[in-house]
Amino acid sequence: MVSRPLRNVEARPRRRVTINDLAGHLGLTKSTVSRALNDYPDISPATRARVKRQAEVMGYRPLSQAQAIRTGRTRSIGLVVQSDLHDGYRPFLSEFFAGMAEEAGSQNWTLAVANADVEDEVGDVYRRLVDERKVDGFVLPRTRTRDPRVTLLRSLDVPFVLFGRTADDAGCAWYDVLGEDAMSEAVERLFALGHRRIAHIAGQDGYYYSEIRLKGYRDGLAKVGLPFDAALVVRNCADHENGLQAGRKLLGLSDAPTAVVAAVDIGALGLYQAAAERDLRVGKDISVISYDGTTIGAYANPPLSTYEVDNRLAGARLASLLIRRIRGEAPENLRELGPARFVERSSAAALN
Amino acid sequence: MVSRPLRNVEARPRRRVTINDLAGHLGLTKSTVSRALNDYPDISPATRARVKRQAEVMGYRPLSQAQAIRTGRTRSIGLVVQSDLHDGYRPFLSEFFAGMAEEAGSQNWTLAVANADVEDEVGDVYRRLVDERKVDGFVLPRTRTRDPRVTLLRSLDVPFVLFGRTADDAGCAWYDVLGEDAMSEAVERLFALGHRRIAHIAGQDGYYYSEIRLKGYRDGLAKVGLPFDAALVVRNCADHENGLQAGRKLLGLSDAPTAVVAAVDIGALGLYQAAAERDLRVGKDISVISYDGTTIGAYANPPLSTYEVDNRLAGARLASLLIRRIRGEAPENLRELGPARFVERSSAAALN
DNA sequence: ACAATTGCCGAAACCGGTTTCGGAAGTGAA
DNA sequence: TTCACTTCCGAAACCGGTTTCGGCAATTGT
Repeated sequence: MVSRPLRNVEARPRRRVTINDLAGHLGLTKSTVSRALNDYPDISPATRARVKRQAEVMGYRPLSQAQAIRTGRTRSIGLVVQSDLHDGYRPFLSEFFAGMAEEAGSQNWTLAVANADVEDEVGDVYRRLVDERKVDGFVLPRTRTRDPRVTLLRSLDVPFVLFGRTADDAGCAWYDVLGEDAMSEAVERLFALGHRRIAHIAGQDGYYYSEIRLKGYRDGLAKVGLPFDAALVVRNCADHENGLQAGRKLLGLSDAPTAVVAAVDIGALGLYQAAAERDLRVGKDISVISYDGTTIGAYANPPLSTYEVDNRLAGARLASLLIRRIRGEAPENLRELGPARFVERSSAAALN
Repeated sequence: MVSRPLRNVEARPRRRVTINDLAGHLGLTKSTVSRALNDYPDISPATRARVKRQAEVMGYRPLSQAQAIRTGRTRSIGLVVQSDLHDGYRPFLSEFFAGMAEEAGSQNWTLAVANADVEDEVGDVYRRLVDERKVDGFVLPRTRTRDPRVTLLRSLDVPFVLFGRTADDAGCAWYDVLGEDAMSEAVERLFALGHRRIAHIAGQDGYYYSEIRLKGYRDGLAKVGLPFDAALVVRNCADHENGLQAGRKLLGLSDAPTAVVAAVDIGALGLYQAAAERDLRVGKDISVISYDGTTIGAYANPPLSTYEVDNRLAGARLASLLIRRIRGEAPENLRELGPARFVERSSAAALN
C-alpha cells in the first residue's frame, strides 16, 4: 500500500474569494453579481454570462452559511440515526452513508448526521435540526407502517424522503427496494427445487417492509399454487433471538416445513441455530433463502443464499430525490423502486 | 412494536427567537447580549447572569451559520469516508458514526459526512470542506503509518484528531485502542493453552495499526519466552482473500503453527477457509484468536474468539477530543488509549 | 416629438449574529 | 474638588451573502 502524497499539499491558505472580490474584478456591484449568478430575469444575458465565466475562473464559491442566513436554506440534508434499534439495523448504514454523502457532495450539498438515543428524543432531534437550520430536509430510514416522523415533518412542513414505503404515503417521496418481488421469487425458487411446505420468517412488526415481504411470500405461494398456511408464518423476527425461537417453533411442527423464506438475514441465522439444535443441516435437510445481503450471511455456515440490496445505491437515490424535493418538485414524482439481487450461495438445495 | 406518536407533534412553527428578540425583552442592545452570552469580561456578572437566564427561558439558540460568517467557526466536525477501501473497512463505521454524532450533538455540534471516491480526490474533499467552512476540523479514521492527510491538514492549519496512532505524531491528537496489548495477551492465552508454534496474520501494510499489533505479537512471544520466527508472520492480510492465502502458506509449512493470532477478523476468516481446505477444524486442530469484534466473526463457524473494540466509544471520544482541539487545547494533552475487550468464543482451544 | 414603458443595473436595507470603539457613570487618589 | 482610571454598556461597523426599491437610459407608442 503506497501512501503517495495528496495533490497540492503545499498550496497555501489563499483567502477565499468573496462576492465582493468578484464584483470588484467585474466592475459591478455585488447585488448585480448575486442576481446574475442566481438567474434573476432582470440581468442581461450578456452580463449574466460574463459574471458566470469570471466566477468560474476566480473559483468563486458562495459561502453556504452566508446564503443561509438570508434564504433559510443550508444546502444540507440530514439523517438521524436511532441508536436504540436492534442489531439488524446498523450494518447497512455504512454503505448507505457512503451513497448519500457521495451524491450530496457531487451536487455540492452536505450530509449532516445526528443521533437520537431513545425513542422519545427523536422528535426533538428533528425539530432542533430544523430550528437551527442545520438541514433543509431529511432522509428517513426504516420507515414504519405508521411513522410518527412523517406526521411530525408534515406538520412542520419540512421536506423529507423515505427509505421504504409506508401505509399513508400521501405527500411522501420515497425510494424502496422491491422486497415483495424478492420474496415471491424466493418461493418460486424453492418450489422449483421441489419444496412444498415453505415457511416464512417475517420481519419486525410495525415496519412496513415486513408487510410488504409477507405479501410477496403470499404472492409467491399463489403463483406456484401452494396454499397459505398461517402456521407456517412467524412474525416479528428481525434479530437472532427471535429467529431462533421461530426456527424452534417451525422445526418442531408435526408437518415441519422443508424450506424457509426469511425476511431478514439475521433472522435466518437464528433459524440456523435452531436447525443445529435438531441436527438438521441447512442447505441439506432444510433450505433457506433470505433477504438483505449482509456480509454476515456470506460467512455463515453454510453461506446464506439471499437477496442483496444495494444500500449504497439507495443512499444515493434518496439524496438525489430529497434535493429535488427541497427544490420544490412534487413528491408524487419522486418515487422510485429498485430490485434486490439474488445471491446464490448454499443454504438452499433440492428437496431430497 | 408500538409506534407511539412523537411528543409535541402539533407544536406550530413558532418563529425562532433571535438575539434581537432577546435583547428587546431585556432592554439591552444585541451587542451587549452577545457579549454576555460569550463571556466577555466587560459585562457585569449581574447582567451576564440575567441575560443567560432569559436566554434559557426564551429558548434562545444562536444560529450557528450566522455566527460562522463572522467568526469562521461552524461548530461542525467533519468525517470523510473513502469508499475505495477494502471490505474490512466499512462495517465498523456505523457504530463509529453513532458515537460521533451522539457526542457532537450533546455539545450542540454537528457532524458532517463527506465522501471521497478515489484516493486522488481525498485532498480536494478536505480542502473544499475547509474552504467552504463546512467544518471546523476533522476526525481521520484509519491512520496510515505516514499519513498524507496529516501533512495536508497540518499545512492548512486545520484541527484534526486521529483514530489510531501514526509514525510522526508531532502535533497530533488521537484516540486509539491498545491493539498491542490485545495481541500480546492473545499470545499468552494461546501459550497457556499449550501452543508453542504461534503464527501471526498481520494487518494491511502501510497502516500503523499493523505495526502496532505485530509489535504486540512479538512482545507476547517475548513474554512467554518463545522465539520469534519470521516464517510464522504473514503480512498484509486485511481481507478474506489475503487471509486465505496466508492460511494456505502457514498451514502448508512443514512445522506448521498450531495457533494463529490475527490482526483483523476478516483475515482470520480467510484462514478459516484455508483450514477447511485441509480438513482442519478451527478450534480443534488449529486455534485462532483475532481482533476487531465484528458481528461476522460471531456468526462464523466456529464463532471467532476475538478482541472487540468499542467503536462507538471511539467515535464519542474522538468527537470530544476534536472539539477540545478546535477550542485550542494543545494536541499533546489530547491523546487517549482504550482497551480492547476479549470475547471468548470457540476458535481457540487447548492443544491436544 | 413627447410621454409611457421596458431593460438593466446600482444603492441600500436586510439576515442574525460578532467585534470594535467610544463614552457615560462610578471609583479612588491627590 | 479635580483628575485619572475603571467598569459597563450602547452605537455602529462588519461578516458575506440576498432581496427590495428606485432610477437612468433606451425603447416603444401615439
